[in-house]
Amino acid sequence: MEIHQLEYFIAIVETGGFSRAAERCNVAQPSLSQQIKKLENEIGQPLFDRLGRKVVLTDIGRLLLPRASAILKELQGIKVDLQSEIQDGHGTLIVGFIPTIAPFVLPGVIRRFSKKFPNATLEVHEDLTDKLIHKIVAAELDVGITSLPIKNTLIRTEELLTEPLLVATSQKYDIVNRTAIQVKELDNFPFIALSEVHCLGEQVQSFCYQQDVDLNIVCHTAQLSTVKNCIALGLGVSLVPHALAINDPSDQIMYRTISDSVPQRKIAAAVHARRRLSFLGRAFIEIVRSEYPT
Amino acid sequence: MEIHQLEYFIAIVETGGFSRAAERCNVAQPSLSQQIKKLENEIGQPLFDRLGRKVVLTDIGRLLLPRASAILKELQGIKVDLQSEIQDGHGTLIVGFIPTIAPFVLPGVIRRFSKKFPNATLEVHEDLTDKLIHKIVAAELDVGITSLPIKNTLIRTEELLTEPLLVATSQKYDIVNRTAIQVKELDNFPFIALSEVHCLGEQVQSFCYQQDVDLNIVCHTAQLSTVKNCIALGLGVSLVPHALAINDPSDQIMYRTISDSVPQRKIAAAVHARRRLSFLGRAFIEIVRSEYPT
DNA sequence: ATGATCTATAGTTTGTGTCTATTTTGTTGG
DNA sequence: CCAACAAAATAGACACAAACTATAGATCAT
Repeated sequence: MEIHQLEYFIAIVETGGFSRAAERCNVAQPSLSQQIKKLENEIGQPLFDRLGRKVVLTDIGRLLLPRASAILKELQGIKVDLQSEIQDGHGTLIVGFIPTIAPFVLPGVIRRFSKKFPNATLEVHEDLTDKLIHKIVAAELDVGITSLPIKNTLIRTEELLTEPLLVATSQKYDIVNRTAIQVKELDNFPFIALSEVHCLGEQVQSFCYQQDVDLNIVCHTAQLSTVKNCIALGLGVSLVPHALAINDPSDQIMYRTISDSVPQRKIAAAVHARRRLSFLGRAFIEIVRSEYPT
Repeated sequence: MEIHQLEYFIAIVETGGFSRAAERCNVAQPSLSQQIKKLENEIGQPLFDRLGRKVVLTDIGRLLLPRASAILKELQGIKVDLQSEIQDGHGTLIVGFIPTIAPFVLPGVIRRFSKKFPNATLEVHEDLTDKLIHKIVAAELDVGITSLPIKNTLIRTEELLTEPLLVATSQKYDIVNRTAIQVKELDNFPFIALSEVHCLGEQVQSFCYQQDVDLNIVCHTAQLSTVKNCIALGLGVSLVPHALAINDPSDQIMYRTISDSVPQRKIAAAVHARRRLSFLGRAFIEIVRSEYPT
């Protein structure tokens, strides 16, 4: 059963004859006879009664008609509909965030995305950079929001913004009163360190190493929110993302900028280097870029 | 956009690769590459991202998938469904009755038919024989229930039964007391004649002519029910179909058999000689045959 | 780096749909 | 009722397009 056979079938029904249908289909009449015969053979019964003057549908033919019409209509629709559905934001997008970005960014991004693309399905993962990258490579994830650098050659990154890291402290430490904090001063205070399984933890460590700061680490924790709680309790100071500061409604923690050598991390969108970025994926990245708290 | 292209597309999605899909489809791998490329050209965008190890759908591809599946499923369904729908009595049947049959037969036949084929649509026409035949020839009618003979060569008839015509009279005429009525006696009573536009009227006339009976016609009417009413009022006698007698619940009219030469008409189903009789049409004829009051 | 695996490309072959020409069948008009 | 006409079926040639084989190019795993 072929498409053109159904087209011929419909044309014959609508014109009431093989010859007229052939004219409409821009083919010779014998082609129709032949193709309809094939169709009839496949179905096992004649579709038309040939009455000389005109042809009329048999009972089988009458039942075939609406089905054939529906199929042709769907086929017709595909080409136009696919493009318009894309533009209307239909589809599924699977994205990932690293844990040191997710809590500050994800809620706003999801809200904005859902509002802009009500027809879309958004699936959000939260994972460490390595896992995220792995899933992107495996094409299980369309876009990952993470921090640079990413070394994997199968990953293409698009830098979104550069986020400074701020000194977070409680009132307990007099660093809070300094107008211009020097990097070197960090080792004067107990330091709450984020685990190095997070790229942010790693970045803080390597920043301090490069700046010759020998941190006085009193605590290693696996979650940024734990770091925050420790600082609020006056257990020490830390370096935290700017977005966390913005997102902190309480006034228990003070955030201060380092003046001589600003630590920072680059936030980027990571996608599979060899996959085409979907319409929704592109839109999502732009939403993250504009919604990132700064 | 061709069916086999959609089949290949689905196979690639399900197997995750061109080579595996080719194996499943029993074609060589280059055929798939070629056909998918054609499909992609037609749609205007790639359907797959080729990632070496596996291929994954693009956003367009993901939207195409459910549509392609639906179309293939419908196509698959056609062959089996058409046959089973026929057997389940789906479809439309257009039938006709002549006026001297319709009132006695049509109600019962419709009830029985509707009960047996709840999925069918039955359209009933009531018309004189000529009109009926004309519509059958024009393929506007599938089956006509009429009376023989039909001379048209484009019509094929199937005799259903032979129906005797009875003498209908009121108590007023002493023909009602006779045990064996002779044809010749008919001219002793005023006769209520049915118009010759009806084949029944014609048949009564020609019967009497053949039997050398010179009817004493006191009334020509166009409807059988008028004939009946006239008889009930004692205006005369007539020859009426057996089915009318059966259908008459009152006891105002007496029906008597002619003993020496029974007038009768042949009831038949008429169909287009060159059309295939549909399943419903066949079933309908059998229902008329069995439901005809005798 | 090297071999294995997978897709793309090139060129050839095969199959099938389309065409022209003709026959058959059925309808219409004189 | 026969001739002329109209429409579908059939036959055979042709052409296009899908399939195949062979091979190249690319990517992933060892």
